[in-house]
Amino acid sequence: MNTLESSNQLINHLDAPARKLILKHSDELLLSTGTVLGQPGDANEYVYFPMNCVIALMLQQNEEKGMEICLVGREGMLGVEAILGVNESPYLILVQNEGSVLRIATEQLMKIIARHPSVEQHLHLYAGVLMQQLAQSSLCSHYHAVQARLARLILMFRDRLHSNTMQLTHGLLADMLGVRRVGVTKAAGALQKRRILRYARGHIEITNEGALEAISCVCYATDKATYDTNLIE
Amino acid sequence: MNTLESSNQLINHLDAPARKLILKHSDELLLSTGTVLGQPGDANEYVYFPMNCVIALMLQQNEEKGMEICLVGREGMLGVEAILGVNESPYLILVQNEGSVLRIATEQLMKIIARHPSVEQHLHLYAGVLMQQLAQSSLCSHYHAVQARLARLILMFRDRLHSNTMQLTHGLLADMLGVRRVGVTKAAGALQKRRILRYARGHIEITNEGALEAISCVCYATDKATYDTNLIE
DNA sequence: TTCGCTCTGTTCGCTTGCGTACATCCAATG
DNA sequence: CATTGGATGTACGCAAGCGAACAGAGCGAA
Repeated sequence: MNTLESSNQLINHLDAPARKLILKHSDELLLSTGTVLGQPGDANEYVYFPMNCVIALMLQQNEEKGMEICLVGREGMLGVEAILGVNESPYLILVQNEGSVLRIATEQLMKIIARHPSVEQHLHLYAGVLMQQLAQSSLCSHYHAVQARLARLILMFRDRLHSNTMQLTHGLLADMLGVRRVGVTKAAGALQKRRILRYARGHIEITNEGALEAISCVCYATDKATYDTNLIE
Repeated sequence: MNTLESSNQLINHLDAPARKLILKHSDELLLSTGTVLGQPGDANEYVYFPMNCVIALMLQQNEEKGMEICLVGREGMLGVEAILGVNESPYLILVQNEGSVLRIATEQLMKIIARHPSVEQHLHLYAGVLMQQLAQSSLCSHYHAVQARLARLILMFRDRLHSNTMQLTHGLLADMLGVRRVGVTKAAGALQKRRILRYARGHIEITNEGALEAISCVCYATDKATYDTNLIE
């Protein structure tokens, strides 16, 4: 990897001096699936920019009730609230797919932000986008059926991994959607019967992307549009 | 009203020079119930600081499916995304309870933010708090029963109005919760039977606050704690 | 006073998802 | 090769909320 480049879209979008500065002050870490990057109440000491891994922010009400609030990959960052000045976050931060991240101390990033308005602007814009996506998720989890939400979630993984295959069990997907494992098995089974997915023992392959997008709820397209409109020029 | 004071908590928290500046550049508007302050796609031209009115951000998927995403009163502001640089918002912005707001041009507020780090810090912190509350709402609308969510919503109105009585019909509450009017009637009826509420034709009175808080979902307390921890010293 | 509109109460069958339990099947490990 | 643990398939009754429809009740306007 060239030190002036990164596989993270947010960082790549910055001008060269700023990007260089961030890379200089950050470490590259390899995270394996299942790693707990943070727990409710942990201080927001670091900010992470995923490169090729996928990280889920899980909000738990108790042992039984919990759900994925935000799925972060190369398109985003982890620690938005930190750069807005919030010290602690309520999330269980789970690495759902192994890969590397750039880690930078929040304090350090704040200094860079203070000196580089372009960095500040872009990251704040990302925060704004995230807020709209959170709002959309609220509506989604309330109204949309498991199958549509499952389709959306799988597509989100695809986008973040740039791959039509992924390692995810029904159980994990159920945890993220906040539904029973059985519910995912049923929905996924229906999709497999229609040859839209193929899966076995934790390995999932999308075999018909178009159909999967058609089945996913609007929220998938809405989120994408929100991101693209604001963050891609 | 003293020109150096405001009934809005965010503004009141600022240091005197900053507060004075904001008040100088803002207009006070009286908004009546039912006013549409903005629609999906509208430019974020102004930022509003409610003083004694309550404003709901509604996200609509279509004519039938929609819900309240955020309820704003004297404790907050309307236009957080704007100060993060987002130009448009997807919300239908509805005045749910008449009262006055301070309105300031986004551009003007941005200038003040640029010159007053304390303002920037406080408003960004509010943005961070809002993100956590949005996450909580996502979990809430997915898991919690109508009655608990109704209790929470009524308590949120109480807090923003500083009053145990309010003007709200079952239909309006249903729209905000994203459920049928009948669902609200049932839940509210049960609460009235237990002498926790009293209501008639759009007028609601809380007659047992403690019980109402006990019935409301955790999200009410969680949101409050998030706000207080971050924004009250 | 009467009409009309809004607000509230109640009912119907229906669908989705829940909680639980158990059966099967595959892969890794010894 | 046999065992074991994780992943998936299927079934059951149950509860919450849905969509639709209609009835009564109160308030304001004519």
